[in-house]
Amino acid sequence: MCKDCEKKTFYITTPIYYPSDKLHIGHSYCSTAADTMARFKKLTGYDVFFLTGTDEHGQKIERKAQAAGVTPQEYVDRIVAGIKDLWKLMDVDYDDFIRTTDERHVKGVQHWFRQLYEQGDIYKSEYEGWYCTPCESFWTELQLKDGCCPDCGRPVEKTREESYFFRLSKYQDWLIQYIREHPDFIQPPSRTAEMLNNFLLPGLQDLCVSRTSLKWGIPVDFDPKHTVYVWVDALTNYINALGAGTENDALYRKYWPADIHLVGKEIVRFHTIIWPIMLHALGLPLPKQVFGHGWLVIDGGKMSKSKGNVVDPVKLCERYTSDAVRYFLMREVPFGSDGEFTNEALIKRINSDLANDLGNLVSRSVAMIEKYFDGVVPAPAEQQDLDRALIAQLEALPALVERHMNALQFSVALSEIWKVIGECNRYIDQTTPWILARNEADRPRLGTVLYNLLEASRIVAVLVGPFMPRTPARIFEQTGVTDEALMTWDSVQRFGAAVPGSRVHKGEALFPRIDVQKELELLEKQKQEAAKAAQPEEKPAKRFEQKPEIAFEDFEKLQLVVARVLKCEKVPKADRLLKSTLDVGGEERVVVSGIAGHYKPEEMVGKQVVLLANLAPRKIRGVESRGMLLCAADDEAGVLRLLSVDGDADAGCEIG
RNA sequence: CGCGGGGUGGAGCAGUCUGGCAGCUCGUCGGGCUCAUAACCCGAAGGUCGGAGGUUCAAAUCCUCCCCCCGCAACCA
Repeated sequence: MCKDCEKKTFYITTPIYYPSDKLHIGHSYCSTAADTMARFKKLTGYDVFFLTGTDEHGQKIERKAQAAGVTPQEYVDRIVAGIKDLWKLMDVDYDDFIRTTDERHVKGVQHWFRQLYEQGDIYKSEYEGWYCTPCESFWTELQLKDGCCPDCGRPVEKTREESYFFRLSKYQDWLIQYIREHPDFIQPPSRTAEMLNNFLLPGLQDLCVSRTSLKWGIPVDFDPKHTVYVWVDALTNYINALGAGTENDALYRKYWPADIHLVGKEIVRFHTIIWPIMLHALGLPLPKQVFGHGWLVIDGGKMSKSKGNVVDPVKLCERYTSDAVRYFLMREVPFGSDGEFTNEALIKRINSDLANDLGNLVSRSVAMIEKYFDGVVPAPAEQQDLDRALIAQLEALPALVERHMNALQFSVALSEIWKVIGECNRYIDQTTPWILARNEADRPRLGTVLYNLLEASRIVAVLVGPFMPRTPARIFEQTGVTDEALMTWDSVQRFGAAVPGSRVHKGEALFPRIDVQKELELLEKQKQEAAKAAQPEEKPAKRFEQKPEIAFEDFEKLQLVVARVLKCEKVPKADRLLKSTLDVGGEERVVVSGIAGHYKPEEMVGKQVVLLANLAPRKIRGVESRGMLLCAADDEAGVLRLLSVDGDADAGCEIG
């Protein structure tokens, strides 16, 4: 509760997005939801604070910047500018935008880190391990293979990497109990079980919260060779933006704890395990709810740049208006589940819901007032049963919408509104105003019907505002509503506030119909062009990273031989593994490879392949693998192809 | 038996907790209307609710087993 204004407060956040690339429609989805919720709460009288931002540190950004030939800061500055443009375009009207490179955030992270360290919840430990100089990698005792590097098989040196650790383990029991006592904390409820069963109940390990190898990040202020590692950096944005822990913490005192952290399902884990424990350790209250929404999937799979199926929200908004895109995002998919994004579904929604149902309702209502009453809103006469039924539905609607909104059921709230819109269209058919217009005696009745329709449009306009911020003004313009008091939440609780005597103005169609066939063809063409255009830009950045030079003797250590696959089967309980029996020229060998996603066992049989024969044997999923099949692999592009020999070469033939 | 989610007319989904004539949107077909953005309204066709078994007067819904899809985890030498 805000003491100064007597309003209840509402604090909602989006995740801070990772600005390694332009954002896609999935990010728009989350931000639209947060913005819609924020607007709804404002409309219903809350004092709202809506935070979004960007998570700008880490190796990936460091690398991207390097590839682009700019500093990391320059790199993220450019992307962030694009993100802010996108939110402007989509009417995502945040109250604050925090960047993890902001001074206030850096100070905050250092402050919390130090506090946790001073009270003993973060401790310095020597992460003892083994270092493989050529691979520049650390390995634990367990990871080593015969005392050598599991990556390259070479000997390793014992070293210590100093790290800071956060005592997650200490708070695990407390958190389990907290989650059990607060069933609403993690939403939707199915996620609660997931977190408990997969992570909490098996037991938490202390979390490594610093790195010495990472440069692009926030230094630990009392030990600057350490950089604060991702989640301590990222998660605290939610309180740093409010000035928590500083002298200027009025916002923190006013808005914390957050009402909702809206997050994608992939990061629910960090927000419901690490974050609550950090807050609890710091003695701060926990957010009231973490809501994990689903993903927009395309062709049944995740969107990814390399698949070339990334949907650009800028293009869609420019073409269909941001209101239409926002409506689609909130209407099409039940919030919390995954949902399919297709151009066809988008266009169909725009046509049937926005153009045919809502747009046309306003259009025909206004047209009749122009035609039969010279554009002047008539006063209603006596309401009949038919009218009263419609009025009752309209008056029940706001509470219904509010109920679903409070459960973040955006799609359900919208479908309730659209039920009533459908009812209005039906009402027109039932009352047949064009017939009433023929008879002077029916004029009062005609006026009543048209007044009711106009008032219905007003109510719908108000309710639809949080979802489609630009649409209400356009409806008010056409229906002649000018008084701001008629645009409020209060004003739609009771039917009948619209003022007779106002002038309507038939304008352009609110949502013009789209020719589905033509549009789909056009979008398909655009998509292909975009995919083509993305190729050359993508290539140079994806060039392999040059490893340190090796001597010829190093190469000679590798024994590569031609082999033929005799038998092949799946390794049980391992999705990606195939176990192949090879003929290596008079010798049979079993090799396990992670290629099941790309080759079927039966198509492997008879294949001529290239085997790294003198690789140290290793047990994988209980099967000993003696060697490695060579493949060309690009994880990002989803490419994995076995190497073979050009022409005939007997099994066992050496390569070199 | 690692953890979840899902399988319902052509497409996408609701209904499952709390058993009771199987519902919505889109599409298809037929009709109506002419105020409207060829829109709107009415009607019809179309489903053995993934499979098998069980409980019950009654099962999409409860119980048991099985199959398939999708995430996460594991795994990728």
